[in-house]
Amino acid sequence: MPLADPAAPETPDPEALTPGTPPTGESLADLAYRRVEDLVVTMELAPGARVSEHGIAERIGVGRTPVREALQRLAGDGILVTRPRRGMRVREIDLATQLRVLEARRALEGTLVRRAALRRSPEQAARLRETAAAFRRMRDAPDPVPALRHDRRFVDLLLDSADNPFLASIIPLYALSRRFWLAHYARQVRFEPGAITDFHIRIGEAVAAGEEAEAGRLADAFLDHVEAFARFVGLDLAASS
Amino acid sequence: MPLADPAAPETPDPEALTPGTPPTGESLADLAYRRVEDLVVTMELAPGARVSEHGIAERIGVGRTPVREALQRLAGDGILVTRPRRGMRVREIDLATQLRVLEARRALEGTLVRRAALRRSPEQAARLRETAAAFRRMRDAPDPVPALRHDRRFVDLLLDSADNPFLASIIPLYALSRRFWLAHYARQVRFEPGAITDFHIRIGEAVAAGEEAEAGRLADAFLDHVEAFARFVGLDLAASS
DNA sequence: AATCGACAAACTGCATGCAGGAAAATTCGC
DNA sequence: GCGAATTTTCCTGCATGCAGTTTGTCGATT
Repeated sequence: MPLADPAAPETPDPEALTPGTPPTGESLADLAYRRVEDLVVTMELAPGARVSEHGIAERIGVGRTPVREALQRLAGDGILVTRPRRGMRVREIDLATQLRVLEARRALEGTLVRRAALRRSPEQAARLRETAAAFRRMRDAPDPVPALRHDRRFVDLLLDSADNPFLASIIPLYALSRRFWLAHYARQVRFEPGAITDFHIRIGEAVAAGEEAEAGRLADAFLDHVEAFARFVGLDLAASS
Repeated sequence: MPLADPAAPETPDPEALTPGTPPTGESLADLAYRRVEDLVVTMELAPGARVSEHGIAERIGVGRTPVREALQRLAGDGILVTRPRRGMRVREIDLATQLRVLEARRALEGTLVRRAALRRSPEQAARLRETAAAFRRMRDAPDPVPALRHDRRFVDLLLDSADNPFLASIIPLYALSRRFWLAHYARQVRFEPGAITDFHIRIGEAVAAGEEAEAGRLADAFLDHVEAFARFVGLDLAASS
């Protein structure tokens, strides 16, 4: 996901954007979804910011229709919130919401990693090991964003391995979790440096090895850790508001 | 959900349909979603049937845009499947898919009922008890469809009570489960008459009473039952194909 | 008569225009 | 000069038109 063009490709001219889409075989709506998701997670679109179809459409250089579809999906995923007639906004960051996200993740994540461990193909196992290795390399990198993007691919890989498309609703939960983590990155470093990445590495390896029970235990422990972190930073989140 | 008009309201004329929408305060896309979901669950749209934007738009008397949005949501939910460039079809019914659906339900459902039991308001408790009573009344009714529609409201109520919108991805799983059940209704009667309804009643009452652990146990037992049923009818599902 | 190729119908993806309604800016009254 | 009403602007929801592609059909050729 090379994120298209950081500069403003304002041209809705078909010539200008067709070179991007046919090769990928991806619809403009899918592109818009991933693009806006990324903007939200990286907080280029700040929490609470207004999001309009027209604005996004101009920003990424496509028409309103695919943008509209992407925005509605994002709203359905809870990444954007839509007040009845007042347009859409980026979901605010707060502890209560994050705890709900983690509650839903806890419901899904154990099943996800267990089934992935059970059903992954040899090729998927290899890619999981690669992913774990990549995490290891990023473990102490200064910029967190590459690890974030890598994390997204990790989840996609787990979903492929689990061979159950009905678990895919966990994807937006990860997006919200990544944003929460990024928003408190400075604190995170002091809270427990590298712990999250370590969990990713160990889960990836356990799944690759087919260790179902171990992967499940790790996922549980991971969520315990993430929840503790949320409560930790959430305290002065509430205090500062 | 009075399902609008069973006859064909072919008129895209605003006058003809505005009486339906403004009172509900619901968008045409939402209406189309529920309408098509119902068509699929009741198998008025048969498994494997082709679904086109234009066809549905004519059928329910709105333009293509809201229909398109609804169809894309339904595809995202796995109720419709979209072959790359060949349009959308209603998902086929098969045992393997149903087991995946139940796997995902198992992940979510325990959390759903436990949290609903924990967080339901007194008003929600009252409505849950009403729902259970209604199920009791329908227990031995000949026509299964009313119970099916009631079931949908039951889930909505559980979701409200659980106070966690991120668990809402269970809704389409129920839709697929209801269709599976309906498709095998004749066999169901012999398999274990009324058992499903009994579970609904008991779960509703446990949640209303705030019995978190009991509700969770019931949900687990319910899924065991439903899965056994799926495997039972799935055997000759495979044999007949 | 069967197969292959060309034509035609249909459908999706996308852009755009229009109407209704809310929010914001401006102007008018005090 | 400040508050309130009005106008302006923006935004969403929906319909519709257009282009590219695919599917199904009919006719021509072997």
